[in-house]
Amino acid sequence: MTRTSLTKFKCSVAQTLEIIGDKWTMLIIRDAFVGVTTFSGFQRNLGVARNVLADRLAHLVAHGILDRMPTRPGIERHTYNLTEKGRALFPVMIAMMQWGDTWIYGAGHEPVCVVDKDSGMPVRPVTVLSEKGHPLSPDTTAYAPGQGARRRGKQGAR
Amino acid sequence: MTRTSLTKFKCSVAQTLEIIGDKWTMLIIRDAFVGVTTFSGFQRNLGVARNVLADRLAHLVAHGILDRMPTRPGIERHTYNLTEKGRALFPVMIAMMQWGDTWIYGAGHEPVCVVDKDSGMPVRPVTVLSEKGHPLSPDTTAYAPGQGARRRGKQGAR
DNA sequence: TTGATTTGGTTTTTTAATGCAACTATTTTT
DNA sequence: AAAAATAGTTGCATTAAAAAACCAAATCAA
Repeated sequence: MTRTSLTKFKCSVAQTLEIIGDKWTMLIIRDAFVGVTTFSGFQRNLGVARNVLADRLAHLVAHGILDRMPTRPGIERHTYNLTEKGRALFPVMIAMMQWGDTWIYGAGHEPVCVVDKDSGMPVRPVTVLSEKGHPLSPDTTAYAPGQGARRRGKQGAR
Repeated sequence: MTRTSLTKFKCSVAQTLEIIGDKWTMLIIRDAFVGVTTFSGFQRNLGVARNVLADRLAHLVAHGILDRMPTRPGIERHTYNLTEKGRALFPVMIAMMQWGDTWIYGAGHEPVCVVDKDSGMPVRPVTVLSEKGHPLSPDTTAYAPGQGARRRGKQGAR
């Protein structure tokens, strides 16, 4: 009775959730974005059980989202850093943050503000845009078979 | 030894994950976006255990993401629909889908393509944009205290 | 209109995952 | 040299998830 795997679904949302669809996993990624790099850093910040943290870090490393390197060569102390694949989760994290800002805390009560380093101005709300750049909603979009719809089974990236 | 709540974190990502940070929860939302509205519809699509499905649907209704209505008045059969709060998760879902498209399936192997109904063209990749409209990355953004950083505890939306 | 099937769940049992605390072995600080 | 911090691992108690059985209301089929 293993917890059911989502890899059977031919769906990118399901595949993504199979990797990051766990509370701690996504919070570790959030912390990594903010600059946390060590086991104890994550542990202090999140208060997560150490065995669970060790498990999730190994999971993220195995999936190529975090990179684990010796802090200095030949030493038993490690530094965790986001890979390119991990940094590509930036829009996902910001979209989640903005949803929480709006629907949980409410306007004017956001705990953290993401700003453009250059201008210091807050970033725009993340939206789904048409090719021409118009904002789209669930009502103005549709789902078509993708280019991989014919093939069965999933293909690997990289 | 209850599963630890994330509500203690003063962070919109954590608050969001507390609500949707569960594999089945987010997959239910995905199905809802695609047009599934019934208990058995979700069950057939996801193959999730019925007790878990019942639990997650109640959870989503309790948090105002799904609306549960009698299919016809006075009858014991229900229809689930996304609320405005639920539809606001659209960018989160699309960002997740696109990440899976790129990093799991790989370009050219996307199982599903989200298109603009009007033009039939695929939507743009979801990105974080500056106020002026320039794409931003983790390197070109910073985290500042938000307007709610002073107050302690969280504020409710609506 | 009777019987079968579907819907929308709840209950029960089993198994896997979580949380907690204690422990270890390096590494760093004092 | 001793103390503290780091980066985990191990073992145990509890809880939540999976699977299957069950049930009442609603619908369909004969």
